Amino acid sequence: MLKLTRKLEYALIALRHMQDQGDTFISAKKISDMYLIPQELLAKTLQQMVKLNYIKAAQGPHGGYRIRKGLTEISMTQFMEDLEGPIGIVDCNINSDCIQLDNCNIRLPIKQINNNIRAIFNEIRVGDITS
Amino acid sequence: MLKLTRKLEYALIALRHMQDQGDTFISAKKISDMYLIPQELLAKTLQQMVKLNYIKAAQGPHGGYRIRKGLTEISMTQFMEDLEGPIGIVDCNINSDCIQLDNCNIRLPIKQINNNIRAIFNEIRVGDITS
DNA sequence: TCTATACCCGATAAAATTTATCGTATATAA
DNA sequence: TTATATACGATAAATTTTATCGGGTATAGA
Repeated sequence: MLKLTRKLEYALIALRHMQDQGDTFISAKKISDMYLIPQELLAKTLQQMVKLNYIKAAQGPHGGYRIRKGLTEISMTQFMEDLEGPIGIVDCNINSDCIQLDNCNIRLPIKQINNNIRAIFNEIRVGDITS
Repeated sequence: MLKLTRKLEYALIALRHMQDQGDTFISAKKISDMYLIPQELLAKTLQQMVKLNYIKAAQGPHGGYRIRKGLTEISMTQFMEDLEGPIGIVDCNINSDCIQLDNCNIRLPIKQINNNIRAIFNEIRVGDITS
């Protein structure tokens, strides 16, 4: 209940590490070894972050990834939703094909809570975690 | 990611309905029919809430459940943790057998976020949702 | 006392989601 | 040319969530 995915954890751990490395490229393998993260899974996550322009990749020997400057200013909401899709503590906050629909007697208050949680993550920058 | 369980949803829907019923006992079947909730699952959830002294059960014909007065004053944190166990957006906030341990570079900030989320649910009463 | 209704509860199964791996391709530094 | 490293679609394994089954007990009303 209310768990972050490992993908997000791995992404944050990697970002934090890259942050400490400055301009140096670091390979997925090194990070996965260092933090005991499954290599291929981390690699995929890093590749996704490249597409999102969160980080920069370099191929070949001495290649790897490095963080994009300024990334740390984006909100955790943005970060999480970029990587995992919309935040919704119940499904009807996302796709609304619930069989209950109008019949549901708790929809509005739950939606309000969802907003509160989103607000928390709006206030937190990625940099608050990675530095 | 960050989802409430259906059990919690069902429990809240049921509580809200019971709230509207006052002292009248209402059966699990009636509620499950009304809100299209799987009957046995709802029944189990209601039984759990009886044990927690959230609601009162009456057996036999015309039996069913009714809400305990004053229940609505408890916090959502208490409610959720009673029904589903501790809130923890990452595992190390709960059981701490993570292979990372000291090596983890994001543990503290994540723990802080967890506290923020718990704080949100501390501020919300069950009655804010069920009435 | 019989019967229908309804709660009680442990065990199991099905479904969905999350997590991890595989296989193949491409880029590049030395 | 070779070793290192990213890119990426497909698939598999594990876990968690959701739902069901099968047997029990209590009790109101005929």
